[in-house]
Amino acid sequence: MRRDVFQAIADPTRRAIIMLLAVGALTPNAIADHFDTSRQAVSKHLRILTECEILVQEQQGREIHYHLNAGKMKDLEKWLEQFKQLMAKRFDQLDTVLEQLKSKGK
Amino acid sequence: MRRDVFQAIADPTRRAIIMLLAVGALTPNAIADHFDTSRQAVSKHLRILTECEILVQEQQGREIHYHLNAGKMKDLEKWLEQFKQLMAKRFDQLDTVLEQLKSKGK
DNA sequence: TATATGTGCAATCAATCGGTTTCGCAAATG
DNA sequence: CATTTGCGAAACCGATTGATTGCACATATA
Repeated sequence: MRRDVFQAIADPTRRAIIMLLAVGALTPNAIADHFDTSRQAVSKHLRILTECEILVQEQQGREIHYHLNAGKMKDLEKWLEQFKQLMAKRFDQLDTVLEQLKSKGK
Repeated sequence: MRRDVFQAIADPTRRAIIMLLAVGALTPNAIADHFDTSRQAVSKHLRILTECEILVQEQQGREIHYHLNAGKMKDLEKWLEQFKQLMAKRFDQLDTVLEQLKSKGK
């Protein structure tokens, strides 16, 4: 079972959950209140998010508080950064070409 | 059919294709050479990436060159930025709380 | 013109996804 | 001690996914 940040954020409900928990930890019921789906459906999303370590559980009596593990989002950030660097390098090469054309034009 | 950047980058092959094309435009066959799957499978990924406007086709004779539309990745960047801002705000609040505790301690 | 090449598209299939319903269990509450 | 509450797990279901295979159709090439 593939379980990474990329697959986790593919679902809009999960993205919304991440945003919710970015503000502060919540229990499953509290989270489910924000959505139209059942608590169980939300619970499934929480399981997926926990499995790929985006969320962390904190048991308090019979309640479970889901916390965000912000560090995991770095995986996404890293990939995006890598992509942007590749693009930047490409534009640098383009700049070089343009520069060469310019100097030849003289 | 959901077709957004988030769903597009959920698949590892598609992420690899994006990275490939970040370096420069390629034809489907050239792209498929980099993977173990069939050309048709790659072609499907290209269709998905094109549908959500991450890729743009450029016909040249019987060849099709797939270009990256780097701008589309902004959707992802925006979401990530929004997330980071929420987290930052939370830490600001935490700072405030700590500040209050400190002044009370005096 | 006959053949090879580059490509998209449709049919098909097993696997996965996201949802609901039902259940079980431990912790709070009366 | 009985009941309510908060939660996860399992069974099930239709829809979607990612892959393969086979085909059609243009454009090059001999």
